[in-house]
Amino acid sequence: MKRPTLEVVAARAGVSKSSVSRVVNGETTVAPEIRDVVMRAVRELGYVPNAAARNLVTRRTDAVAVVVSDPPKGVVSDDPLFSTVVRTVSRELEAVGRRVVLILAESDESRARVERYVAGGHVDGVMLVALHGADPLPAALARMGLPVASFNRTAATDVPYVALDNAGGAELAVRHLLERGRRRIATITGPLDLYEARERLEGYRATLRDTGRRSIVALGDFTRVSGAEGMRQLLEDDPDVDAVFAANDLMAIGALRTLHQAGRRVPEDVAVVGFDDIEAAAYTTPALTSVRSSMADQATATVRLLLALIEGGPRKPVIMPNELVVRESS
Amino acid sequence: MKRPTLEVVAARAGVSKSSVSRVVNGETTVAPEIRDVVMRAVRELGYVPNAAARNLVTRRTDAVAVVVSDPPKGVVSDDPLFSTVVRTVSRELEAVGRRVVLILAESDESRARVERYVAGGHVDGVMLVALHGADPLPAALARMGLPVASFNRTAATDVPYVALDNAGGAELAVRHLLERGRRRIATITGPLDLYEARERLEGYRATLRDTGRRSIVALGDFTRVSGAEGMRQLLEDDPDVDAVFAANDLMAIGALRTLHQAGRRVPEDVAVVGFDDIEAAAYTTPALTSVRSSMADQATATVRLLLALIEGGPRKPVIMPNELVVRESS
DNA sequence: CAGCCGTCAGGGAGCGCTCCCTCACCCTTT
DNA sequence: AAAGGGTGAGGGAGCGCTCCCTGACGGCTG
Repeated sequence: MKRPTLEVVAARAGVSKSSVSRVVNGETTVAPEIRDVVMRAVRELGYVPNAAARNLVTRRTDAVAVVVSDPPKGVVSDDPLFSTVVRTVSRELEAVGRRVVLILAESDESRARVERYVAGGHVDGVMLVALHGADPLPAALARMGLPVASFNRTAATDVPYVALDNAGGAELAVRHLLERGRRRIATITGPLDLYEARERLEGYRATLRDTGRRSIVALGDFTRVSGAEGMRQLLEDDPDVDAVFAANDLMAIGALRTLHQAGRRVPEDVAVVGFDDIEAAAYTTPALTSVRSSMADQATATVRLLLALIEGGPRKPVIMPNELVVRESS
Repeated sequence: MKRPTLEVVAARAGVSKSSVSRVVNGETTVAPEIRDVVMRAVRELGYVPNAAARNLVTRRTDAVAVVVSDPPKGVVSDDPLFSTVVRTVSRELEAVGRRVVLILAESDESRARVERYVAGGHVDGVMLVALHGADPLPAALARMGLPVASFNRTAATDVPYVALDNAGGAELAVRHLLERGRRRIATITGPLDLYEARERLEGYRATLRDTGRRSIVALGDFTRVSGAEGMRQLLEDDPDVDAVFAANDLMAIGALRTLHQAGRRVPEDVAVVGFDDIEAAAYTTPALTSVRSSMADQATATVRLLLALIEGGPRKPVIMPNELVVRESS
């Protein structure tokens, strides 16, 4: 299965390697008749340029690494975020003719591998999805001098990122619940080593504080299970709770389940609002009110940011707006 | 940010390029003292071999393409399958030191690109996830002479694949419902251009036929919406239906929602069994009984198959067993 | 002690491509 | 008509690496 080379194509077309190269790369300074004869030869031989040889000299790969840094049972790995982000990113990069090298960095060992890989010149840039604040990878990659864009805010302040207006979203949710006449509004938080989780909690707290109400907080970790557990605890701590703002939809779904089991009606007894507006939110019973953050838009924005960086654009963060999608649960 | 080359390392270590190459590639025919001095130089300079140059001469890339072929709103793109497969595959390949190039082939145009890409020698093999029977990609890739393994059975009979025992799984589900004393057992099918869907339907039919019962069939397409719709139709066609076997969990979830809205109790009035045992199955109300097919295991098996093919192994299919996970819905 | 063989370091060709440079040719301009 | 300029093709170096081949050296054998 020997593939033809530039040289073979050149010989067949009766022109020089240079000319074939020019045609293949779409340069305009080629006479039409040469173009045609080369194109014919290319087609006849089924010529496809060798990627390695090309990379070697041009120093660009047209590939981008998408690094998802997360422990095996972590937050990112959960379906909605992972697949939405990966799919959106892939689509977006495909559209500009770039390839996606997907790397799941689940251990320190694989994180080290990522660094080696990136250093090996396999990719033109890195898109990072590393939600944990303590993750050392963002800083490490930033040091390598290759363009890096993060899907979210990280501890490495020199890595350009895209971020949601988390506090704003939480405020949206809480104000909505207040307007619905709720008095005892609780929250189930995400893991507090994540900016997202902290900011959402802060938005919740600030909004309640502004209206002279007190916070009722249960700690979760963005998983369904922790949402169910958090709700159980809230009901125990404060049986009169009449609304819950869950810091993500997965936890809201867990909370719905607990409420159902506890015999509380939603939204009559307890209103529930989630965050993220994942697809499943529309299919719960009752359908879930949620802060729409559009991870897809955020992912798209991150890709655009990365592409801009690769082209030498400015290293500045992007903040995404969000809105409330009101459904049956509130 | 100029990275050091072999030559620089050699100069620093005071040895030849060949020796450095030998050390870097872990060959054993190197004197320990040379090994040490080279290693030191490598470390001091932060040397990482240039991938392109290496590929160019060795003709291997240590990368594998994972091609997910599916229309934008298709079945595969749905969360559970997509993320489970992608994540499992990535983990498995990472473990053997290979990279994943993820390609979503959502249009004919991008399918053509996949072929060019693969022909360009970017990867050592291709793992294919192309559920649609009519998909031309499997056959096209098979023709290229590169190792290809498919996550599922395809129309291209010369592509080695991994498959579930779909008919067996359906039989498991139906027999379970019969044992529970159900008399009018309906099914909601997947899109019938998929082997999976056809085989599950056939298993359902055969089992009912064997026990002298008749089939009650609604057509679905593996989406939640179609499950809800299919259930609606079944209730209309045959109000006495007392059990439903949905050909996947997503549709079962849709069916649960319809049943809830129609005021039927699950499982008292209507028992529901799904297929796939996705994570969400445990979180529905009531929790869903499902045929556990372990997409993760199937994905792992496919990777193993592909790796074996790359090493020159035999091109034969692998069939996975499955089991029934009984929960509250039946 | 001479000759042989095995071991291991170094030299260098060449993988397929791009891109700089040279040069041929033709069209203008004076 | 000669010189100048512009256009576009061809030649060839070199990207960083691997791997074949050569040759030096030391240890054996006869």
